[in-house]
Amino acid sequence: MGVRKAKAAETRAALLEAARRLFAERGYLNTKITDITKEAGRATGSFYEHFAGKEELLQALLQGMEDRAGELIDTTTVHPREHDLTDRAQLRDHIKVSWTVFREHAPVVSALFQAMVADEPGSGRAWNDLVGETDFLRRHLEYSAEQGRDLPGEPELVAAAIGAMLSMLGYAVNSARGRDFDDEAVIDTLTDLLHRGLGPRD
Amino acid sequence: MGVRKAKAAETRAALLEAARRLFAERGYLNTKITDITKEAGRATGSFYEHFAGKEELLQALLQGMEDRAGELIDTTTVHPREHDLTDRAQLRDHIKVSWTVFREHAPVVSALFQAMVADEPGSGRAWNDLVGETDFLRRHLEYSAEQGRDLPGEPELVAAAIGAMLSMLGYAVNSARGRDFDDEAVIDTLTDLLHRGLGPRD
DNA sequence: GTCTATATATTGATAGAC
DNA sequence: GTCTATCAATATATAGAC
Repeated sequence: MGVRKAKAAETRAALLEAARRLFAERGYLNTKITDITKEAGRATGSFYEHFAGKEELLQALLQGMEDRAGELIDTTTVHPREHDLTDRAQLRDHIKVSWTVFREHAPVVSALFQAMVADEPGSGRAWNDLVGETDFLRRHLEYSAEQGRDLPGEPELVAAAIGAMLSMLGYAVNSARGRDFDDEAVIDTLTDLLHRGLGPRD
Repeated sequence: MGVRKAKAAETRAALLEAARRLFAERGYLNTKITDITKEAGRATGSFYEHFAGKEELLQALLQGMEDRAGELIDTTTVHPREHDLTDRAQLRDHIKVSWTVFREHAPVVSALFQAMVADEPGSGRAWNDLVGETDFLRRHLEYSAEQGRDLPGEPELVAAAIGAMLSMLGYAVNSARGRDFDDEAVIDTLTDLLHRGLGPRD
């Protein structure tokens, strides 16, 4: 890689890092492009040499997050559908992974959440995103149903409900500064709440 | 009431109604004050004779909704805490009320949701709002705990988790136009999911 | 109280020199 | 590629006539 390309990569990285900081501080929606360039110590015009807009930068941040998350959030690749979410240990693993991603990548996840909600309600983005993010849960639940488990409802709806709980609660908890949460306790609570809910009826 | 005051009330009502329509169509965040006045057939300047800003208008819409909801969402008044949410019928009643409010007052509820998320994450508004809206659930859960029920976790956290599921799923479902949901089926699914979750361990 | 007209402030985005 | 300078488009809010 030449010197010029290295410098360009440096600027790009500086913009990404500055954006991440600002998203955490004042949120995605309240962060302006000029704020990002100022925070990164670059000129306004330089921004557009790397990103078409704020949305594209967010996608780049997401990409970087997924790269690092690696094996953790394996939702799209070869994640086997033969997981039984009515099994407490397997359910807890899934919740722990989701919760950990929320907590360790709070700036990016929160920004995605804000971007999703900011869209016009009529666009259906909220529902589509929710269904998309919980697709792997749905497949697990369908597998469980095939194994004879009695689920509380349609797999897609149940998966969306679980995803809604996790994402909204994660966003709220990430926003609650000054208050410290015991992550393991939260994971246990959510696991218990959902495990029994997914289990057999009385 | 004099003629002048009547005309003023008429303008105020027109602004509120126009805002509700636009919030439903393009969302709270994407609706500008000039959009509202144009939709209401009034001049821009008239807006500020009735509301200090968009946020205040939203609060007025919320007030009107609470007035009409009347006995339904009785969270602040004399709602008795002696409800046992581990009882399926009582749990279902609560979920049904929440869900019905979401569906019947979608423009206002969705707008509140957007306003909450749009705030700076560091403000803690998301967590505070969630805790505030689920305060009555928390009190019910504390009552159930006193009755010897074994809850999956701290009442405040469990209540927040339930509220998160309901509000996020409600927002997503309201955004999913073109897809029709069977509200009773959704209520049943959520009831089952949470009822068993709140019940005794295996 | 409502209107028209406008001031003020932001923001996204681009042009052109270096 | 990065910078400075600036345009164009909004959006909030106010002033003053009616």
